[in-house]
Amino acid sequence: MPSPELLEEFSQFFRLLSEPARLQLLCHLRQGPTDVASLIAATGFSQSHISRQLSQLQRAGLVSCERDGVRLIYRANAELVEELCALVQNRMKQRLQQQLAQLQAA
Amino acid sequence: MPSPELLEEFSQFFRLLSEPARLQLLCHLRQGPTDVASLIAATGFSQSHISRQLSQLQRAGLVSCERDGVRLIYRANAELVEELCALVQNRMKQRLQQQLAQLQAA
DNA sequence: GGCTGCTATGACCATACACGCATAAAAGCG
DNA sequence: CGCTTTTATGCGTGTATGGTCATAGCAGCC
Repeated sequence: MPSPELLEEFSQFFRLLSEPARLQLLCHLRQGPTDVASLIAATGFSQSHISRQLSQLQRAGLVSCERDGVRLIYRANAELVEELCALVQNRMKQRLQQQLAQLQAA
Repeated sequence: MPSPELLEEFSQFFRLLSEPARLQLLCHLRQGPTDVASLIAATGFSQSHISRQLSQLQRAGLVSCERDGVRLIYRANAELVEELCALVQNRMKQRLQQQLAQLQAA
């Protein structure tokens, strides 16, 4: 059984993924490194909001950034993000199969 | 890019995992099917709280339950839970390696 | 050094939700 | 059918955090 501290750490990680806005950012970054202005344009969120979300994702190691002159270019941690996508897809498959089975039982 | 509905669905899934209490329940259930009284004793939460958390986990397909006489026995969706644990462990490893690298750079 | 454009942060509000208490519902057993 | 035990739910409260606006910080350029 994990220690309370570990549970807290894990829950904070999942909490990051529990917001559509952040998932959206991750999905964008999954397509390749992107500068902040593009992320703002793509999502429609305010600059301050984007900045906060990105720094949270960065602290968690889900994204990283580098300077390009005056702009910041963010990129996703590909390995982790792909793993997450695989898990979510797998779960989706399970759910749909389950629903199919229920339909056929009726 | 996933649809807003899909993003919402995924975020709700992760939100479930974003609470130490629910993670704790999942960890207990990972050891094997357990009745509610034991879960209450093990976690110290109120019965009403446990009941609510379990029903949320059930709706999400993370756990299921069956009756044993008057009691309910809950069990985890082993496949999904193991997959989650693997992901979390992998992330933990990444983090620690990163911290190690930072130490050695200094 | 001042200017300009990009990013981070402090203050604030609204909302969501964790958690407990009390109580209702439901299932098994006499 | 009552009675008991287990589980679910309505309600209230406190806290955390998503989201915005205004503003401060900061890197590059003249």
